Parts: sequence; structure tokens; C-alpha cells
Amino acid sequence: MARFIDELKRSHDNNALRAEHVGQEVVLFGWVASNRDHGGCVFVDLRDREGTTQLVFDADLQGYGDEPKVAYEQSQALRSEWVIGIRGIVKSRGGNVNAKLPTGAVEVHVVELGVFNKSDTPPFEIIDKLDTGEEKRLQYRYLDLRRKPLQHTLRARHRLLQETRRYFDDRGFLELETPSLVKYTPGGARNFLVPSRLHASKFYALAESPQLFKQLFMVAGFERYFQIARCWRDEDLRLDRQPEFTQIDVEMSFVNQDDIFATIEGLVFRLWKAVLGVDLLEKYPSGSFPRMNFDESMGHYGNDKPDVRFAMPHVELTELVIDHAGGGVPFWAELAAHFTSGRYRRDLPTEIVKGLRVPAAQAASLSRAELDKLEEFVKGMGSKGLARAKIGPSGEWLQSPLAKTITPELRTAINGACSVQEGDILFFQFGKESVVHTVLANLRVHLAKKFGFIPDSGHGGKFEFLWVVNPPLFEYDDETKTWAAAHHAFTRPHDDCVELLEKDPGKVLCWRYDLVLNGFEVGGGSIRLHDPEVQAKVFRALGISDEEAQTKFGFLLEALRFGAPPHGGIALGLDRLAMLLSGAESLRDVIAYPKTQKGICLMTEAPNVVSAKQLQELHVRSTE
RNA sequence: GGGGUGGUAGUUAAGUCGGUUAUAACGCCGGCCUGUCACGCCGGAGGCCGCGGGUUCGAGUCCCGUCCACCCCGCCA
Repeated sequence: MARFIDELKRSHDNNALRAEHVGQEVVLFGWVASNRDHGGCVFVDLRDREGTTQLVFDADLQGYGDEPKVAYEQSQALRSEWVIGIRGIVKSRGGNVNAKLPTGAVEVHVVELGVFNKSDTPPFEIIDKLDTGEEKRLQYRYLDLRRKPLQHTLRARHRLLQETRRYFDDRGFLELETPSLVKYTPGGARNFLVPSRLHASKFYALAESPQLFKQLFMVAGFERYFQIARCWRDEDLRLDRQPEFTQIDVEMSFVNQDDIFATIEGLVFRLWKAVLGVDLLEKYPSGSFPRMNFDESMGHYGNDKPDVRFAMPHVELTELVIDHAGGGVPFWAELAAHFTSGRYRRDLPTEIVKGLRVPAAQAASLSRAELDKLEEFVKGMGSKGLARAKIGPSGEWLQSPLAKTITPELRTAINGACSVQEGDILFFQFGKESVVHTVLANLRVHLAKKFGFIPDSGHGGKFEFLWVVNPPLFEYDDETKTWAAAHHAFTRPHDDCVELLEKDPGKVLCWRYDLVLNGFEVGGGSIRLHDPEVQAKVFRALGISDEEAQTKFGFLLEALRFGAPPHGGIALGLDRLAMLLSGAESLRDVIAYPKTQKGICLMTEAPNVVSAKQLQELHVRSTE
């Protein structure tokens, strides 16, 4: 029978004791956060998940016989991260309070000490502000998690999960579970595959999302579903992408886009209030987030997840360049000729010209060396270069290769379109639309961080939410020269676009939406197709034959024939919400046991090799 | 698959033009110290300079390859 735990129960946590407890006898458990040996007495900071309490080991403590002396002798052996229990008496620190600790008005003079466990010297200190590299911290993740910042982050994540469950439960949503081991269906993200032991040469896929199953819940008549679902995608990682992640998955019947937005807005408002204490009604008094058309988002920001905490929009210059037949700039003349010849369409351009204006105040801070670095930066993303022009006193272009040949008329027109002032710098990108957009979108954010418009990471106290709506249903696939579903093949087109499905697929808009926060996509969904006739037209536009549709989505198509209600849904990235809300630098900071960029768990060293016998049992042979 | 940054005591970093025994801070170990709370003072130990090859009389430093971590493009909602 151990003295502590069995006989002496913990009476308080280490954040509990205040002046009012003075005189009480208490039992505390925890980790040694620091020990300061002054010869005649020893101070120990005792830490648990709630906080820290200062212990004093004083051999001369009166009224407890020899016990304090014994404890004092033992205390000299204590080292960082030992796990101990103590029994002691709460005493006031008088005027000598520690203002840094909530428990700083008191200290516990120890009568009895028990050591639960010693600790090796940890590879890094368990302190709030640590400069140890992430690689080391991930290797000893359980020690990193012992630190207060990560304890707080995971608590916030817990809060998110609980509030989410309460919110949906209150509104009559059912939390329903879906399988992780699913049938592989082509398209979309790459799946992790799981070999079947019972069926030679056959594989399950780990679900990339519960998409089909949640739609089938609607067919089943559950009407309102949510799930906090783990999803897996075997794609390359980024700071906001992990191979396994968590979605707040939602599907609703008999709703339109507005209904879904209202549901999600209610949730987000509640989460921000509960976790951060931030009332989003102050910023969004209507209770809803602003909406931006997909077209505008691409035009002004170059992607469908704009960070609107700062301005610096892109300026679309293609029309001007066409109207001026390139305006004396060789590359632009070539590009303009494609439009006038009819090879490129003005409403769905293949190649474009865009500008980005840097205001004079910031432009002045860009040295020649920094401009060269920016050019390297864009080249790394597939750009051929970074054409630029500095605006002179009367609108002339300085320090610019374009200046030599450009006509005054086009130059004036561009200056006007960009609203330039003396000292501004214009950056240009031209060529393939997707490259121009990617390069300029990243350049815009890169510059904003450089100029201090937004912090390098974290929200900087600003939360800019946005619904990006009305995107095209199809994207043109350059490699296969066909139209592909931009989201998935079951997204409902706008009614007035249905006739375009055959005539002009690129112009078809649809009921798809993304929720964007500070430049990150935190959610996305759509109103689904439940009309078999329109569904058939969509498949035809995608070049999917009836047989192919049957093979790929047979069970869903069949289900839709048995009385499917109109329905739609959305999935929110819980990890991303947690990251943005807490101001964390990456998804890894809000996931307890994350993977590195190569998909490795540094703590367990997964993935690892398995024996030939195991492979044989799974009917799998390595090609290595 | 591609571009970029980095890898030196337990940790974080410095290390010049290639040249003597590879530095510092924190941590760790020992000693001293009754009011610290980033305790202080004295002393000490601690290195496969990511790994492999090459150039050189001589490589932490130069060259080639490779592995790992991070950021980005492609990929991915």
C-alpha cells in the first residue's frame, strides 16, 4: 500500500491555492518544474496541467516532529521532471508574492515527500518559450506536449469539439458515423490503400471524406447529419495539410445555400465566442459573412481563398493589352494577336496579363537586391520573370525593360487602371492564366508579410471571413484536353446554366461554396444534384459514359432513383480552424501527433518496413 | 518530380581566406549558500561538425552524391 495515492489523496491541483487556504494541510501531485537549492532550504516549483505551486522544503518547520527534516534531506536529490507527491501546510508569502503565478500569494511548506518516478534529463527544457527545433520536439512529442502552450492549444481543440457537438445536437442534427475502410473510387485526392487479407489482390481505400455516405444518409431520410470525421489523403504535405485530418462534416435535406451558410455561420460565431471569447457580431452585425463571387476572387486575388486582411488587389490588364494590340511590347503583341485571331476567347482566356501595384511608401523600401530576390521567388513558382516599372513624376516608367518599347497610350491606360502615383512600383505577370494567378497570388501575400500588412503567421487580431461563391462547375484539364468536375460530379449547376452544359461547359456556374478565413480555405461544400436528367447531362459533358458512371458511382446513382430529397452540405477543416483560431504557425501545432512533411512520425518512426511473412499474408509483393 | 533554406556538445547558435587544442550561452554533474522564483558563486564533464565519397600536405570550411527537417510549385478542396 503506497502512502501517496492510496492513503493520501490529492486535495488540490497546482492552480488552486490562494490566500484563503493559508493554514490548511494539502496534498499535491505533479512534476518538478524547477528546483532551487539554497543550502538550508530548497524551493521547488511543482507543475501539473492546471498550473504551478511553489513548495518549500525547510528542515526547521515546527510542529511536525522529524518529518520536515526528512523531507528536506530527500528534496536535495530532486531533479527536473521527477514526478512527486507532497503533503504540506499552506503558508502566506506575506509581502514576498510572486506576481507571475496565480498561486503566487502562497507556498506550501512540505512535511512529507514521495517520489513516484525519477526522470532522465529531458532533451529540452519543459518551458513556455522554447527555441528547440521542431524536429527534436516531434521526436519527443510527449515532452513537447507537456509544455503549457501546447496544453492550451489542445484544450482549445477540445473546446472546439465539444461546442460543435452541442451546437449541432441542439439543432436536431444526428451524429452518425461512416466507414473508414471504403471502396476506392477514382478521381479527387489520392487514397491510402489497405490490402485485404481475405481477398487476394483486393484493396480497401481509406476514406478521403465521408462524401458519398453522407449523401446516402439524406436518401435514408435522416435530414440533418453531422460528424467529426477523420479523413486520409495520400498527397504531398504543406503547413496546412496533413495526411490524416479531421473534418466537421455536415449534410442537410430540404435546404438551399443560404440555409447552409446560416447554419455554419451560427457554428463559427459560437466557436469563436466559446474558445476565444471573441464576439464576431461586432465585426459582422448581420450575423453572416460577406460573399464574394469566384470570378472576383480570381480576378483580384488570383485564387479562391483570398486573404482580405489587406488590399493590394491584382489588376486585370488583358483587355487593355488586347485593345492596344500589345502596345509595342513584343510578348504582349503576340498574346493580343491570339485574341484578335479568335484562337483565345476573351471570356475564357488561355493567357492573361495582370499587374500588382506596390504603393510608393513600400516601394521605396525595396532595394535592387530585394527586387532580384523577388524575381527568384516568382521563378521558383514557374514564372519566367518579374517585369516591373517604377512610376516617374509624370507617369513615365523607370527601371523597366518594358519602358523602351511600350506605347505612351498603353502605358497611360495601365497607369490609369492601376491608379498609380509617383514612386509606385508595378509588377507584371503574363502568360498562362493558372501560372499568372498562382505567382501573383503568392507574391501578393509574400509582399504583405514583408511590408508588415499581416504577420508572418497568426491572425494578428484580425479574422476576415468570406464565402467564395458561384464558381464554374468544370475546369479544363490541359493534359487530357477535357472538362473535369472542379469539385465532384454531383454538384448542382445553376438552373439558368443547365442549357450551357452541352453548348459551353466552361461557362456553367454551380452551387458550390468555400468558407475562407485569412487566406485559408476552412470549409467547402455544395448543393448536390438530385435530378437524374441533369445528372446525365453533367456526365455527358464530362465525357463519362453510362457504363463508366455505373462502374464508378453505381450505388449512389441507384440510390438517387429511390426518392432522394434535395440536399446539400459542407465540411469544415477542424485542424485549420484550430490553427487559425489559436494563431498557431502550422497544422502540426494543433495536432497532438502530427506527421512531418515527408509523412513520417518522428516519434514512432512510422511508416516502417514489415516482414515478408506479413506481406505474403496480404498477397502483396514489394517492387523494391 | 522541381525550386529554396537549414543540419556543429543534451539544446540553441558562432566558427574569418582551407591551417595550432572546434567556441559561447543555456542545460547537465560536483561543491558552497535559508527567500529564491531565469536564484547566485566556484569547479567540471560533454563533439562521428547529418552520412558517404572526392580535391588537398591539411576539410566543420571547397566539390559531388545522399539522408533528414522546414517553406513553396506541381499535386491536393
